[in-house]
Amino acid sequence: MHEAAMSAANDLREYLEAEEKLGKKVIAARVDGKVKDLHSAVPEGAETIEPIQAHEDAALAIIRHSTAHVMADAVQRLFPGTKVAFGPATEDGFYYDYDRPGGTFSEDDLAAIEAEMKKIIEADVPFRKEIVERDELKKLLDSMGETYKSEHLDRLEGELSVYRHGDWVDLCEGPHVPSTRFLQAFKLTHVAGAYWRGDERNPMLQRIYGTAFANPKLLKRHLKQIEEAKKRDHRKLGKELELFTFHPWAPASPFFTGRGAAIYNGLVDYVRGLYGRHGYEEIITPQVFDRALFETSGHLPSYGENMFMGATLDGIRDAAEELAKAPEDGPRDAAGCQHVIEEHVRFGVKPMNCPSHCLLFGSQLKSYRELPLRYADFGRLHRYERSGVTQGLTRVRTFAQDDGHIFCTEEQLSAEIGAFIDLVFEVYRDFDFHDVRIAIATRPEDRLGADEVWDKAEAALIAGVEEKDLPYEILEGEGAFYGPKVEFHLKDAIGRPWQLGTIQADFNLPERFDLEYVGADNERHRPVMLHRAVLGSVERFYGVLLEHVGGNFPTWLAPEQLRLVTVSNEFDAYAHEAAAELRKAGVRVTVDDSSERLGSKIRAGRLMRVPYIGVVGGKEAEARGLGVRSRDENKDIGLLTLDQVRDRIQAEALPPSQRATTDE
RNA sequence: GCCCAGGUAGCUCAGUGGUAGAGCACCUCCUUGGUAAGGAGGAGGUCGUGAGUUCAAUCCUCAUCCUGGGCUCCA
Repeated sequence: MHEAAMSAANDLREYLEAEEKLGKKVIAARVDGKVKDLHSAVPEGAETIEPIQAHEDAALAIIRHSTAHVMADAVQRLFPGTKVAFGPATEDGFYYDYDRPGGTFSEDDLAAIEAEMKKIIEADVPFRKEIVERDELKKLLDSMGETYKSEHLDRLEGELSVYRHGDWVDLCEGPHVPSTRFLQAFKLTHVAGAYWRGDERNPMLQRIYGTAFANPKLLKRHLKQIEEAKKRDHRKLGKELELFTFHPWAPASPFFTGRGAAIYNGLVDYVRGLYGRHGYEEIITPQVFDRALFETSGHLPSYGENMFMGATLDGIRDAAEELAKAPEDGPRDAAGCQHVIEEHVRFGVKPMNCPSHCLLFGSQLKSYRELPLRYADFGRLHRYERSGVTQGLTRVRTFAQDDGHIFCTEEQLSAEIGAFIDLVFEVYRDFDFHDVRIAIATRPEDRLGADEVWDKAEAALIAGVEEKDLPYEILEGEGAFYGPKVEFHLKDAIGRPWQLGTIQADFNLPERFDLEYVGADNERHRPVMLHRAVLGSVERFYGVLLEHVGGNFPTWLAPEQLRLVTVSNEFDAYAHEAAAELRKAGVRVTVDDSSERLGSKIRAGRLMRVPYIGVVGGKEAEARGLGVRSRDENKDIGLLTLDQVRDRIQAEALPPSQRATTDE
């Protein structure tokens, strides 16, 4: 259409200028859907060329990546000899990894780096792309001593390019903003260690994180959002609302208070309620097993690093006696000693319920008429998580899952997967979670079983999800060691995604435990096993939910649904009488009869996020009612009789999906 | 486990090489007040733990435990 203009223009900038589309805030161009630098040539035969404005979503990654380049430049100016590794834009900012000779960065260094970056930005240096020959580039990177970049180059194929701004040069695909002046709003946020190429066998680099936006206003808004999110961090709320606490003698293992446990049990009771309707039977299985169980299941070889193993004092004494005896073939080395000790560490604390469910399944001969057999178990699990990975309630060493294992035939598999997905979405709706992402995690490197078995299991899961017409992504190699997973992810207050629900197809454990059922043909057959959890870990779900609702648990989960506050102690007697009556009707009610002023008591109740506060004074005592304040409506809803209060709270005392939908 | 930063009263946080402070919470008393903080007084800490340097360590050094931010791993 604009062929004349295209051929006349030396680059996209000139073209856009001729078309009068080059505003001051245009940072790049989109050519037939591809993002290009403004200084790149107009491609032959291009059909559409549109400007990208700084405030557009597509611009954000460009701005951030360009800011990362400027940061790396600043770091190398301030800390000569520092090498650079990777520096991409991320979902909410950017980072660049460095190898600083003989040193690390601390957060105190950030201010100086930011100042240096501002100088570069003020100098308004243009970014330029250059296509380079491989050999030449290799020579360049080696001469600069950029060993990481040079190593990375060896893995790249196709056309190679570098970007320069001023004297600074980096192996990079781009695109970038036209010049540093476009980087008007950035902030370096924190430093962290990160392994080269994300592999813990590699050296640890220093990563500096930052974020950048099109303008200072957007940056400020982002920083404010982070502040707001911190206020609803479940660790902070858990302390403020007196829900749970920790002690160094049980690291990463929460203690739930009465209030906290009420919510916890509310979650478990909720799931129990579902089980009745979805054909599960709840079972109870042991906590500690002979290690033979975990050898059979494959946990010890594949998951042993994460297990708590135990011994009795007798066992330890036996081990000591054996070690004290000199073996005939010379003294033992460390590995030999370890072997002796391990032989006497007979017990494993279960990290998962599946092995014990296999034992229970196998304890009686099963008929095909009993399948699908759905076991549910809220058993406590313990996993030794490496220090440094634990976090609040979302990553702990002791937890319960709303765990279940479905034993079924291969033919029943897809129907079971489908029914489970429906169940997950029903549950998440009840908790008002709507942003659910589905991922399918495929076979990991360390796994049990033959590839054909994994083919079958993965195909079953993918078919189950596709049947529901749900979008999903594949996570290669992220499956459990015994089977692939469908994962259901929700985000916490600061946008970090967490895996909660999961369903996993497993053809391996039934084999290892030699599980069988008698089919209609009177022959023995191997069942398939599905591992599944809706909330996932109750602890993790609790944490994510706590942040999601900002501490304002719905009435059906609130540990204290109604708090009565007296206007003066004159009305204490009536308040206790009213509370007793409501309590009989199942309302969780408390009385604040302290001699504080009314305003102070209301404030205390609000801070504890009690859904309803009932004011008790002369009017209320006389009318045998309460002056009710609603947390969620954030107002005084007036004088209600005790019956009305009871009806209102009872109506909210069930999860949404279980409330009566019709009025009589 | 690895890199960085922390750990002072129940909570949130000041602070200093000469053995510690605030606000809230708690306890007692006064106050009985109608919708987000009434007043006064009191109690409470071997400054995470253990070593070291020093005449003297909460403060400096080292180790260790725990917590937080990341990496790796994971529900």
